Parts: sequence; structure tokens; C-alpha cells
Amino acid sequence: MKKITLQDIANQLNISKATISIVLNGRGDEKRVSKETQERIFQFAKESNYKANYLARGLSLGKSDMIGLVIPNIGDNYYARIARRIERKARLFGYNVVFSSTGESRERESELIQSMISRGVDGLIIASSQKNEDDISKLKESKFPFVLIERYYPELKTNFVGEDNKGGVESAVNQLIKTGRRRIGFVTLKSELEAMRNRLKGYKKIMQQNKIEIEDGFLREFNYEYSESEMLEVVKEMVQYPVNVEGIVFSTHYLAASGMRALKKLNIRIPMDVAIISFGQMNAFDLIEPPITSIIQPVDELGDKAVEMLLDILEGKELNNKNIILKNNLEVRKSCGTL
Amino acid sequence: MKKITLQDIANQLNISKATISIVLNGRGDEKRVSKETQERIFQFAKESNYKANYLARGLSLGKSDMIGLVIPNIGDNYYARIARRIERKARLFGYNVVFSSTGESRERESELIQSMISRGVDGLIIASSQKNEDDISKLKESKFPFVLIERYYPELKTNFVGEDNKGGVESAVNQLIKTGRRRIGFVTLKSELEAMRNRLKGYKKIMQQNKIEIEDGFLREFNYEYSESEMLEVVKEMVQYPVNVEGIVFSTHYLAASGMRALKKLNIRIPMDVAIISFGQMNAFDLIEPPITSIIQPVDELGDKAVEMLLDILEGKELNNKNIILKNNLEVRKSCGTL
DNA sequence: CATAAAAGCCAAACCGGTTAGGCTGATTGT
DNA sequence: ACAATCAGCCTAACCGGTTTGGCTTTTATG
Repeated sequence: MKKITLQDIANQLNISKATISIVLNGRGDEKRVSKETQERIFQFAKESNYKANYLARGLSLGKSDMIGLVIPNIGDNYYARIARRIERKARLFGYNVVFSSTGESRERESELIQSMISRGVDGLIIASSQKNEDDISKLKESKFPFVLIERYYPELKTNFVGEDNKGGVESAVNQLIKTGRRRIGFVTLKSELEAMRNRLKGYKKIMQQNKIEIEDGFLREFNYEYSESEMLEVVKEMVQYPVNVEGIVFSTHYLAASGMRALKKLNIRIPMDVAIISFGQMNAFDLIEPPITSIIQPVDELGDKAVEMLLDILEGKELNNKNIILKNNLEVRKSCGTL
Repeated sequence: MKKITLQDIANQLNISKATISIVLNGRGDEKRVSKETQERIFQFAKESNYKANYLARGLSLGKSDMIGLVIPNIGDNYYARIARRIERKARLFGYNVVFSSTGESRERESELIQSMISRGVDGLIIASSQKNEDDISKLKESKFPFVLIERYYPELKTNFVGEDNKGGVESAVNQLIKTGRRRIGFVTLKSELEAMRNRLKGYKKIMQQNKIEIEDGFLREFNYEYSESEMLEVVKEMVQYPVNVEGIVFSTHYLAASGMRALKKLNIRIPMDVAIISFGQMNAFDLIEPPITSIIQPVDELGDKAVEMLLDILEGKELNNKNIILKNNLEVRKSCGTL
């Protein structure tokens, strides 16, 4: 099964490469190639199972029909689900997706973006690591088509689709307050990411709005490489005197998971001893007893919109720094039930 | 930031394209290009931020340094984690990964494989849908480099890395028996996949070994598109008279999850009323009360080995249908505790 | 000093597509 | 009857790299 090329067909049929290329691209009529000739070409192409070499075509056309996806970690459920959506939508328009995980490393992200571009992707969808303005702004200057998802650089004014991080946390904190709690803690990542900052803002805002002081120990920030034992310490402190929180909002699903792992070890009951809300969810969060109240992130729309936006750009539509902020939805379950 | 090409450098430096190509590929010494010239070239390349066009290079070299990954669903945790591993390992050797989800559709799989090949991937890692011998055997005939993961066609004799499906279920069923249960059910997918068949075999084997009859209603098979309400019906039947199972092994993590969702609705207690073991796990399975005993799949090794194998093939090593079967590990938790 | 060998670089073909422009012979218009 | 038009196809350049086989010029050798 030797790879068959246009030239091979040309030789066999005694028709020029050019004509064959035109016909196989469906422009036979437009270019006045006789029905008869077209028929012969299609026929032969089918029989010989001809498939165009995309590298060659890409080189010639200056495009590859590939979209690059740069995310922190494809192994993470959140990004995996977004990736799935992006892939599906992209394929509808004839694009394939190359992905790469940065592992939250700025250098890696930088490399990957470069590597994707030189691989000839037509556009990029990027969930950027914190503090990578450099590359992103270079991208912008170079007019390379890209859209940011989930992580935004407000100073840079780029195309972006994200979610309402602030509002999500607000509704979560409100929910806890509504159930009679005031000593509410917030566990998050120490991060410059706009997304994380907004989640924190949401927390602060609602606390302030309700005139609740954020006491020492209410607000806890982890590094990305936190360990389960650190989490255990933190959670322990939070639920004990003098901090004594009655509810905790975790700013990511995995923080919530390890937080609950800690609570479990400490034999602290949810929601009697402390209520729990997670930003983002895991597949089995509804199976946990009590089921975990979570802020459901709009993964599907996020993926869809990102692709739509990128395709618009690729088609030359001028999007001047369009921002789409998707609502996310608090799914109330028993983990923040009444006391 | 116009893309700079070899020719551009050539013009600027008054050196031929050929020489520049050679130098930038590190073969300057070998090809006796003077240190001085090499220096100038490197210098200029750095300053101008030259990046080779991979499409052109790929076309010329007949390779793209890309690995195609064809899996049922990147959104699924299991495949996402494998993908992450594959990606990481592949990058160590300079490869990028293009992925595509088949959605368990044979036609899609067929298309995707074709599309990946014509996109010029150097090799494929495939978790095949059921019953796609056709494409796989064509691939084999054509000598295209690929390795199957997780899903095997024993008749075809291909390179493969998988896990010990049969053994996994065996240890699970044994565990249930060890805790005094004999009426053990098995919930699985109706599938021709070798993996699924082997899981079933494992169940049957241990039941037989222990002289336990597999009564009506013990063994339940779902289609891929089962609904939660079907699951509810099935689970209900299984735990009720006259089936009355004391333990259920679910052949996939998502079957287990929806099974437990059903049990929860029915107010059936685990493990008092029925014990549960899941083949494969979800992130929060240890948080569920009781924590779910699961067969932990060797995702990381699976990814690693697959890439290693593929790279061996790409380097021309003759692997004559090497098969690697990885052990998986029963993590016993309370969901199959004593009665 | 003539010649061989080595050093240092280049021209051109090639990979497999796409496309602008051109050529030929038949048809139409006047 | 002759020019203009059109149908139908082809030639050749191009995309941006890699690679083979020279071609000079310098250095070493006898």
C-alpha cells in the first residue's frame, strides 16, 4: 500500500497534476474540466484510495487545518471535557486538534506555543498559565489567530471566552449565608490568574456586603504543589477554635476533593460541623454523602464558543477583542444544607 | 512579525539555503562548514527568532514528528489520563500528539485513522472501538507504525499494550467471596471488545471455581447508550428477590458510578445490603461513603509503554507483535467490607 | 612545482500539493 | 471567411525545507 500521489494519478491517467488537483478539490466545473475527465479522475481516486498529503497541501496553502490547544493539563477532568468539546466542534469544520499540556509552567507554555506555530497550526486556543503576558502579547502583535479561554489578561485586550468566576463564588457564599452561616472560609490557590483573583473577589465582596469580617484563618491560599498533609493542617485549623468556620468554599474541584479527604480523616461531619461548596465539580460529587454542592462550570459552551470565535477569526472576521463571559450555575446539594 | 524562512536568512547572510539548513540541524561540523560561518548563522537565527516550518520539513523528510492518538473519548478520565502520559513521554522525544475521539463509533474511527495518516502522523496509538478489524488489519498490512492500547484483536497479532482485565475482575470477585458473599452480580457492557470479554471471563471463572451458579439476573449487560433509568431498573432487580445479589462488580468506572447513583435513589446501603466493586476508578471514589473498592488501572504505565513501543517501531526496531499486559491492582476499601 | 586531497560552500532537484497564466482547437459572431 | 470567444487542459512556478553531487579554493604531499 504505497502512498499514492497526484503525480501517480497523473501518470496513470495521462492528465496533468493541475487538472487532477482542481477536480479533486471540487472546482472541476468552475474550471471547465469536462464531465468525462472529472469522472475518470474521481473514479481512479476512489479505486486507488487516494488521500491528499496534508503536509504538502498545508505547505502550499499556508494552512494546516489544525487547531492547537494549549492547556495546563489534559489529564484534568475540566480541561479534558473542554478538549472534547473543542475537538468535536472543530471537526465539524474540518479541523483537527493538537494539544499540549503546560503543567502550569510558564516556560513550557512558551515553548509549546512556539512549537505549535512552527508546526503550522492555523490558530490556537490557550488556557494560559499565570503571568505569561509576554508570549500572549507577542502573539497578539504578530496577529496570529488565537483565543484565550478561562484565563484572561485584562491589560492585554484579547479575544477571550471565560466564565463568571466572581459571580459563581458570590452565589456560593450567599448560599452559605442563606443557610445561616456567617463564619465562612475560602480555600484557594495562590495565583495571579485573573480567574482565581475573581473568585477571591467574589468571596470578599459577599462577605463585606453582609458585613462579615474575614477573620484570621478564614482565607487560605495554597501553592500549586500543595500536599495532602498541608491541606489537612489547614482544614484542621479552620474548623477548630479560634477560627471555627461553619462553611468552606473551595476555589477548585481538586482543592475541594483534597479538602474533603482531610475532613474525612479528621472525622469532621459535612454539613453539620462544616458546610462545603466546590467551585467546579468532579464526576462523583453527587455520590458523596452528603452530595457536594458545586458551582457547575459551563464547560461545553466554553469549548463551543472558543472554537466558534477562533473560526470567526480564521475566516477573517474582525473581532475586536470580543469577550464572552459564560454564567455558571450553583447546584445546591446537601453539603451546604441547614445545620 | 513576518515568518522568516531559510531563504530570508540566506539572502541576508549571502550564504546558501543548503548550508544554513545543514548548520541549523547541527551537522555543520560533519559537513565541514567553518566555525565562523556557523557562528554567523546561529547568531542570525537567534536574533531573527527563526523557527523551521514543520510542514515543509515534514514534507521533505517524510515525517512530521507527530503521533496520532485515537481514543473513544478524551473527555473520559481514563483516556484523558492516558493521553496526558502519552503526551508527556512523547514530548521527551520531540513528538507532539494529535488526538481524536471516536465516540465509540467504528466509522468515525475509520475516518480518523485515515485522516491522521494523511495528516502525516508518524505513528498511531489507538484504543480501538469494537469490531474494527478491517482498519486495523489494513494498517498492519500497510506496515504503518502503530500500537494498540487497551483494546486488542487477538486474531490480528499486533503490537499491543493492555492490562490484565481478567485477573483484575478475578481478584475483585475473590475479594467478595472472601468477605462471605456468594451471590455476586456482574454489570458490564455488551461488547465484543476483548477487554470486556476478558472481564466477563474473569467473573465466570471465579464463580465457577467456587462452584457458584450464575443465576438469572446475576449477569447484566448494557449497551453503550444506556440510560440512568435503565440502570435503576437493573440494579433494583438485582438486589431484590429473587435475584438477591450480595455484591456487584461493575466492569467500568462509569457503570459503577451510575450503579451507585441508582442504589442511592433506592436507598440501598453499601455494603450492608450490597457490596460494590468498580473496575477502574474516578477521582472521588475514595470520598464516597463508604469508599469504593476499585480495580486500579495502570494508566501511567500504559501510556508510557505505548509510547516506548511506538518509538521503538519508529526507530525501526522489529517488534514482532509484542504484547505487554500490565497488572492492575485491587484497592480494597469499605464498599466491599464484611456484612 | 605539479598534483592530490581536503576544506568550504553552492546549485538544483525533490517532497506533494496549489494556482496563475497560457496554449490549442472548436464554436460563434459578423 | 476571419476574428473573437470559449471549452478543456497543461506548463511551470511556488510553498519552505532537505540532500546529493559538484565546484572552487586552499593546503598537504611527493
